[in-house]
Parts: sequence; C-alpha cells; structure tokens
Amino acid sequence: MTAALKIADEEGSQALTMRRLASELNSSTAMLYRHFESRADLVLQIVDCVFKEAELPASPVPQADWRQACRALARRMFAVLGQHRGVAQLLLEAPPNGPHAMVLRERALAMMLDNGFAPPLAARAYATLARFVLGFAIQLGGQSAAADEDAAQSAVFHQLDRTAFPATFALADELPVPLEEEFAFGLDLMIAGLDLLRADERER
Amino acid sequence: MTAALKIADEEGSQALTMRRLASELNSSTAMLYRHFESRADLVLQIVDCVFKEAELPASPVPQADWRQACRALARRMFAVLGQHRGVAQLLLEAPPNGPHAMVLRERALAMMLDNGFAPPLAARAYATLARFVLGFAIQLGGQSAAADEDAAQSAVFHQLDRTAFPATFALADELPVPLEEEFAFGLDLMIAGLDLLRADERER
DNA sequence: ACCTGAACACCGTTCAAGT
DNA sequence: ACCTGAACACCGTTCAAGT
Repeated sequence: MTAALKIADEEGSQALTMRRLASELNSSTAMLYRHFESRADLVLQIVDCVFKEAELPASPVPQADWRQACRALARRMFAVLGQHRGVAQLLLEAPPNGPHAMVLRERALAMMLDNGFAPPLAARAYATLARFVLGFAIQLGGQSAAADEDAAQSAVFHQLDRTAFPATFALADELPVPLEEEFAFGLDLMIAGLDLLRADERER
Repeated sequence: MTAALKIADEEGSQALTMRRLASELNSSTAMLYRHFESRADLVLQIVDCVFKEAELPASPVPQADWRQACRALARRMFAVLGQHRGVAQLLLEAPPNGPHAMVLRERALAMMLDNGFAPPLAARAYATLARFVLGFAIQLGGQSAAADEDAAQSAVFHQLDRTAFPATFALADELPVPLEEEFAFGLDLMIAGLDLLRADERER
C-alpha cells in the first residue's frame, strides 16, 4: 500500500505494475490479487490514500475570505499531487470516490455555500476548480526533471526563424513559463473571474 | 499515419500499440521501425497531424475583440482534441514541437501582442491557457461514454448520508457538471480575470 | 487454507535469417 | 536491399499444483 505509493512517487505511474510491486514486497503477483481485486482496485486505494494526506491540516483555520480559502485548498491539493507525481495520472483511470476524496469535496462545497454562492454557481465553481487542479497536476509529469526540460524548450524558441515566427521569437525570453507559475497564475485568474460572478449574483 | 490516428480516436491512446498498428496495415512491427524511430516518434507525428487540423480555419476572420479571439482559439483546440480522444493523452508523452504546433502557438502569441498585452503578461496568459485547454482535454478520457459515467456519479451523490455530507447532498442535483461545460465556464473565468489584468496594465 | 510457479495473451524493440 | 518471424524482456490476470 505505502510501498505502491512509493513506487508511483519515485518512478512514475507507469512503473507501478503488479509484478514490480510484488517483487518489492518479496511476494508474487498472485498474492496481490488476494488483497486487491485488480490493478484498478489498487489504484483506487492509492488515490484515496493521497486524498487523505491532502485532508489533514485543512479545517483548523477557517479562512475569513473565501478567495483565500479557495486558493489555499486548490494550492494544497496541487502541492500534494506534486509530491506524489504519477498519482494524478492514476486519477485519470477512475473518478475519485474513496472516503477521503468525499470528505475533501464536502469541505470545498461547504466552503462555497457558506460564502454565499448559490447552489448552481457553487457546483460549477467547485467542479471547474477541481478539474483545473487535476488538469495541471497531470501535466507535472511522471518523474521528470522539469528544469532540464524547460531549458531545452527555451532553446527551441531561441533558435526559431524570427521572420517566420516573430511573436514566438519576441517572447522567447519569457517562455516556457514554469508549470507551477502557470498554475498559480491561472488559479488567481479563475478566482478573480469567480469574484465578479459572485458579486453579480449577490447584488441581484 | 492516418490509420494510427484512427486507432487512437476509436479505441483510446492505450490501444495504439505498434503491434496493433502493424496488423491494421497488414504489416509487421519491424516494418514500422523503418518509418518511425520508436513509438515516441510515431506519437510525435500523430500529435502534429492533429495540430494541423486545428490550424486550418483559424486566421480568415481576425477577431476585433481579443476576448472573442481567445475564446475561439481555446474552444477550437479543445473541440479538435475532443474529436481525437486519446491524442491529448499522447500529448503528455512529449511537448508539441512539430511544425503545426509551432504555427498555432505563433498565431496565439501574435494575437495577444497585437492586442496590447505586454510581453511578460502575453507569455503567461498564453502558456496558462494552453495548459488549461490540454488539462481539460486530457480529462475527456480515452473513449468513454461520458453520459453514462455522469449518471453513475450523480447516483453516488444522491445516495450519500445527508448528515455526514450536507453540502454535497445539497448540491447532488447540480453534480457532476459535464466536462464541456466546466471547460467553457473555466475558460470564461480566466478570460474575465485576464481582462482585469490587461486593463490594469494599460492604465499604468 | 494459503501460496507458488507457470501459463495465457499481451507490450516495445531488435535482429538473424530468408527472399 | 527489403521484409519476415522469432526472440528478448516486459505487462495484467488466472489457475493448477504444491505445502
């Protein structure tokens, strides 16, 4: 269980195979099928294990400002998925319906309702933010050294033909943007957008 | 090449194996390695093939409003990736640096610069929107029947204990939100947020 | 009753051997 | 010179056979 998470963390989601896990536990694959119905079942349990980790220090400080609470929640989830690369990929294989995922969703939805979001807006805002976090977390990639890849990508932009690609060339120094920065930037954009909608809703 | 795209479209990215493609072409795997250096190389070519498709009717009508242009670009890319499920997954395997991907990026960046975005903001806005589109497109999933899954998920929410999960229960009728709607909603939130930043920037 | 090794039908990739 | 089949080291899953 924790051994499985360790493999996914250190070597990426595609390294988490039944055989690999079995040999890590000095056991055989058939043995695993006594504890887990299938690989999908194993994945489900790992995923909820990570949601549990995201859950822990969530509620102690109830934030006054919903925007801060939103940011904190989303960033925390992103950070946890960043510490467990590969788990985001596993999340694609099945929707997270484990007990801890349920608790986290409940908290997030309650937070929105408590802050005066009408139900339809609360649901859409939560759903969209959750997808946003997962979408970016997936792109963190299996186990890669992000800095190296960014450097390589930057070189690609700098070597472009400036007449064929003037805009890209002009922005070569600004690209690529680190994924973590994109996430933080995009999250704040969405929260700013939500704030406008919420204000609209409340003044009606 | 188009056969490979067809397999990925119809049966998901994980169905696109060298053996499967070879047998589709009445050939053998070894033959494929004469045309493609590796599976990664095959993936690269398929990906750019899809970017080409997204490229076609992009430039004819230069939009007056950058927000409309932004929306149109992002929605078009999302739609194309939605028609080629599985390709978004393939995009994770390597950054898109094919010729058509380059052209698309150039157009998007030029659009932002032409509309008065300063370089650092243009770069971050583009990068974030591109990630956003891909992040959501990936979650469209391999080949699934989305409606069935949404119905199943809705049932999960309706069967919850209403005292343990009051907020989730209260929003059971609103959840889950269809992914396409989340995408459209989130995109408009980000554009609204960007509009605020751009206004800030221009009045300075 | 519990666990093992081998089996089955798959992967990507390579390469000797045929034509 | 071109192409094939078989090989190698993997995968998830199952199951007869051992203890």
